[in-house]
Amino acid sequence: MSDIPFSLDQLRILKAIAEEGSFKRAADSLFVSQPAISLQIQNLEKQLAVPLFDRGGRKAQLTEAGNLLLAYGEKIITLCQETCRAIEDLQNLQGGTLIVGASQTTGTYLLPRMIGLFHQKYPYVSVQLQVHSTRRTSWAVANGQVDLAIIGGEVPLELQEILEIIPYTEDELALILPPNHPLAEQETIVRDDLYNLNYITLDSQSTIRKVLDQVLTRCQINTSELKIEMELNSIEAIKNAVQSGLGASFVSVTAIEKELKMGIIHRAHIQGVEIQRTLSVIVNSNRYRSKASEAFIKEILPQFCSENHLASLDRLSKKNKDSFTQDKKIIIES
Amino acid sequence: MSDIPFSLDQLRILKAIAEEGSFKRAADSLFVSQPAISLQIQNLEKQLAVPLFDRGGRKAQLTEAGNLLLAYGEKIITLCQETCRAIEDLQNLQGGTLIVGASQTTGTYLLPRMIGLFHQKYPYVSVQLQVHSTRRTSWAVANGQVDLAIIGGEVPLELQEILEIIPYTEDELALILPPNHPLAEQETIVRDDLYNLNYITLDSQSTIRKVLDQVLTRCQINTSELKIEMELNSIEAIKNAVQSGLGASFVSVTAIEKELKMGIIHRAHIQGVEIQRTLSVIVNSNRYRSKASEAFIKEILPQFCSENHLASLDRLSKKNKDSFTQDKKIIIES
DNA sequence: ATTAAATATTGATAAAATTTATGTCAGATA
DNA sequence: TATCTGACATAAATTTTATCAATATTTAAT
Repeated sequence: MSDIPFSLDQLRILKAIAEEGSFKRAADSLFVSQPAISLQIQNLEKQLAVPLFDRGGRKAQLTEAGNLLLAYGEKIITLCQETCRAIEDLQNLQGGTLIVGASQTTGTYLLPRMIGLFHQKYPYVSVQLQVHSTRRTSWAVANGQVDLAIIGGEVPLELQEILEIIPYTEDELALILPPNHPLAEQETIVRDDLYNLNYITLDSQSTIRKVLDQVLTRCQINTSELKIEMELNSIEAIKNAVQSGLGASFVSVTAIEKELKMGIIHRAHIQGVEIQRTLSVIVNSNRYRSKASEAFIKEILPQFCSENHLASLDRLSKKNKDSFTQDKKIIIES
Repeated sequence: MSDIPFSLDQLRILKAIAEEGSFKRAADSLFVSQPAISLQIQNLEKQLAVPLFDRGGRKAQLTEAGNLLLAYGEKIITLCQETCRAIEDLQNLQGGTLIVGASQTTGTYLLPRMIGLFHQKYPYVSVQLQVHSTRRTSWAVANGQVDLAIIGGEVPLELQEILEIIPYTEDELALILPPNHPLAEQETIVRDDLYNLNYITLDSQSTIRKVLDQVLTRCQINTSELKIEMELNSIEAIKNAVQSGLGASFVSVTAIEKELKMGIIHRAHIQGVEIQRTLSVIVNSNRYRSKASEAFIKEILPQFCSENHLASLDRLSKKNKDSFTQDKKIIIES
């Protein structure tokens, strides 16, 4: 009966091709030869009796059926990985993997500290950190590719039902200036000073930009009048640019601790303006929660959580659904 | 990286054992020998480094890990079966997407009717209509972003080799006037009358403008002497403007059926001048043609095709690359 | 026309799964 | 206790499948 006309390997190959964009690179990423890929895909196409790629000689593009299979294949692979981890966890916490997602700022300055602590406690659990946009991170959590994430922006509307979103702590954004900037002399600066600065920022799609827009607008600052001199895609790069006197920027205070101490960047205080955003932890409560992620939530997260949010974090750590482990006892006997 | 330590076959074996209650009967139900089952389970246990059965000689009982894997395995198998069904459905036109491209006029007045018919016949296929310039539409077909398109202008030179361009039907452009315009009284008007009108047109890059220029020039009308009063970017807007007495315009007769019937727009006939353009179907024969687009070409297009072009349309529908149906050579030999 | 990049093809080889035949073991039978 | 039996394990041979190296084909770019 119900023969399945494809193998997991074939699905993984398909996924690799989609990710790498070519048979050859997929072959490299899977550490096999290119013909192996070609042949597996050909077998797959034969078995399904559907072409999966449009071969235009130089590049191969997924057909509609190919895309469909890819989408399902990714789901299947994710489920298989979840299976592996469930079994690993069953053994103990002497192995397994924890995958944490984060956005630029939290991923660079907050999570490394957390992961360090976790690693000290559970040295046999391998931890992965994936830094992506809020949007992509949210989807990764929803799909189960990531166990939990800490983000600073809004979760896409379509995921707000699915994900557990727990306010976690406040992140303060600071205006930073080169230390030799005239305004750096003053104790505080005033709103109008903001219009005379040149800014270096992340790209306009970034969460920090969106949050900044919102908060500044609320403080009666017209963000469209701020002169943006340069857009860079890394916070470290921005800091270097500011330090070199190229302009001002807004960054999380957690990102500039070192630089402030060394006096190579100046933090300006704006009279009557305080820019805060709330960082949130997101998890997918409908999925199996691994022992490792349970431990992270219970033992690491509280150490960095602001007090007013500790209660909701605690509630989360109690909400682990024991998915579907014991709903079937099968005993083989005569 | 993420190697999956089990195969779908192994999961199916595990499931069969659970269902049948013994290795031997599982073997029978899967039409393989009993050792095959034993070995596969042993491999599985080796790869997962977990015993799945408690062997007590006569009977084998699932361990906790075995139960866990079984529960996940069943989920995975179900998802795989769903995948098969989705792909089968796509073949049988019980799903999938058809993307049709068109220019303003055809997209507004011709294609909606076609798509309506198609949708009646294949309600589970979702149809998308993309209205763009001839140029952009042509590229979309070349890239495979659009399955097929109907256009009124010239395909860019660099794509003429790649695309199949099939003359499809003639579209007549009519001069339209406000019904209370003095010229609307006359049975026909003469060429020189054209120079005394104010025109409302699409922008000068539009296909209709280019075609119009060509055809009118061929009729010895100096298009640069025609007074263009206004450029609008929608045909509906143009009709409304003409109707309100703002000027004259040239539009496809298919665009003004309703208005003529209601008498709110007047169509003027110019003595000795008939403005026609040829609409063409374009497809990319080098790409896999989805079942849905095949059906559209075979069953919908002919209904709106002018007779003199039916033959070439028919030729097109036979030119589908039967990709890999024919390579199932079965050779019988010793 | 030539080159370069990407995929397909081929024939040899290695790896894996399956089979047949046989071995082992626990418990039922006598 | 000895023996039989049903259920799984093991071994060697066989078949099937996957992989590789080498090479051909195709096509886009120069």
